[in-house]
Amino acid sequence: MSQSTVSLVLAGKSEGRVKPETGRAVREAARRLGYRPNLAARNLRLGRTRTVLLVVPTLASPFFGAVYTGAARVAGERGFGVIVHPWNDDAVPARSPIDIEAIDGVLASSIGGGMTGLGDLPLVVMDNDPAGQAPSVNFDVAGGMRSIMGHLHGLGHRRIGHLAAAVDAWTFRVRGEALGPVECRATTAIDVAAARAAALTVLDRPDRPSALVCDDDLIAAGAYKAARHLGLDVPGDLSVTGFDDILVATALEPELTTIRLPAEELGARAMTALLERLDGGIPGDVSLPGELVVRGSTARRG
Amino acid sequence: MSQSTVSLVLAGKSEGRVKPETGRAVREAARRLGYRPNLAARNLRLGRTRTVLLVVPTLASPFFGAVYTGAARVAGERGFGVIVHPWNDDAVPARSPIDIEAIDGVLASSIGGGMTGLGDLPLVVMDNDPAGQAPSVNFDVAGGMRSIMGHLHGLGHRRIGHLAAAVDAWTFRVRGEALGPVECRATTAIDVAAARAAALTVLDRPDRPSALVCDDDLIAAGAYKAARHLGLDVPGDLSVTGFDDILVATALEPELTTIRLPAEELGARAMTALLERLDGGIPGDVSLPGELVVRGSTARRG
DNA sequence: TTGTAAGCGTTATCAC
DNA sequence: GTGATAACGCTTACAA
Repeated sequence: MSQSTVSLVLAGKSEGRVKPETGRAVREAARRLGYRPNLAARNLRLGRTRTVLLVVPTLASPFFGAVYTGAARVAGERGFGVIVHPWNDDAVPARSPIDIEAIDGVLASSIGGGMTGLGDLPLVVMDNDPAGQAPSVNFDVAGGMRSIMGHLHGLGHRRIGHLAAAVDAWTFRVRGEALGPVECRATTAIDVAAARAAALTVLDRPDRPSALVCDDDLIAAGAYKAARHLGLDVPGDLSVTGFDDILVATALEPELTTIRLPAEELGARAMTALLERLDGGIPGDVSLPGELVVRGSTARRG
Repeated sequence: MSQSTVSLVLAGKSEGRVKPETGRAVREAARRLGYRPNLAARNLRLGRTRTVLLVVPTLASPFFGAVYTGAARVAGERGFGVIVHPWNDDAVPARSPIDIEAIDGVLASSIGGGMTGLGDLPLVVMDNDPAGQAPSVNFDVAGGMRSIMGHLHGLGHRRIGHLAAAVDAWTFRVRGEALGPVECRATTAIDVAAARAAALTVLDRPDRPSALVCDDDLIAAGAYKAARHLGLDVPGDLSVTGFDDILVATALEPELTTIRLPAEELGARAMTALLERLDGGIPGDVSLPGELVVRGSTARRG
């Protein structure tokens, strides 16, 4: 029995070309011998790897775990694998052996600048500027911010402060722009301690805002701390909102009013788009709405 | 000019075998043409991939991001790459094309049972039962728990409750055992809402404990909520401790007394051990101490 | 010091 | 319906 026959059978292309009985024999033997095709050889021959690279800014946020889950699910259904590559935006990553040629396409999430050094592989970006050259799958970040503003206005808030993330990425630029002009604004790293300090500069004065819009749930956690430090009750004296609805949103007390972003669906839709590209299609841009989740951190202006 | 000459030069094995001048020419040409060796072909020929698989239970916890960082750093220094594979312990993962044969070794973190289906690749386990057959790199979880108990005893606490994680993994079994007999105990998923419910069963009675030891920081967050619900002040009426020192520990109010586990070092040491194994060595087991971080959630019994 | 050739395991082509 | 053969790009032993 020759290699080609085996290859045909195991690739499921034996339809009408190999006697059913032979096919069965092959499969039986393969099972018995524990045969598994050699990936390196297959990749060498085909020039494709059925593997996609998922580039994320960090693995330190559970958010990207969800993005991965969605992407991996869709990829798995189509027989593709996903490998994750955290891209420390300052330091270009240590080049890994799973390198450019071992990859069929790239999914990049919330990656601001460069993205250089990846050649010109098929690329789909997530949570990124849709004006770029690559197809994009985005959250409707601006819509989310408008929901928050609508919610706060409905509660009677007029003096609104903004705690902006000091991160140079599309998603945060849009958050600031969608908010429009605000009473006061401070910028902070996405980090509880830094956010607390930034919040103090905004809150520790007589004309303090009655509501604080934060670019991220973690920043909101810092805002809580500043408020407590100043003896301000949330939401009695100060309403606070977050963005993302990550884990910490429900760990806080009171629980945080925020925008839930469907991270898993983001990954899934982006992978769908990338696979369409790999099939020669031209995927359209996608925008996924976020959902305002009202919890205990916002209340009518006191 | 022949392939072999090029191969020799680019592999850095040209020492005394290729004229320096030829070597220079090769490198120059490679640079100019943007030549990059084909990984699939190299792997096929060599039968090795210089790639290690990092298996983690989930990417939804930032803890494993840190483990990855440490592992990737050490691997990078030795020219190895790391690919991350989240292993949803119930559902065996969708098999990825980067499969067993495309991997030189496996690093498994906090993986309880099975670990089947990975063949008999060189394996090092992290945060796992050291009595297994594979070399292990662990936290001194028992020591950490004893630190917590010592701390609480020193504060005068005698009635101590335990909120245990309902996860079948070595690390959690050890936490329970190291604690010894306690006043009362409840079991919960690692999840704020579930932990809150579990904490209520322990706290909502006259003989409630004066301190609550939680298997995880997230569980502690749930305990906070239960305490607030019952009108108990933390730490005035109830001391609470966590374990891990993940992000949420400092987002809470008051900040959480917990055990800081050096996750990044865990990854680094485990990768070091695995590479030693790949070199034919026999790495010894490692145990990394955790550090008691006293914050505002524990106080002298009131 | 350089070139030649074999072979890694797979898939595609084409002859039988 | 099946089998022989070439080719993918690389490394390495050996010949020149």
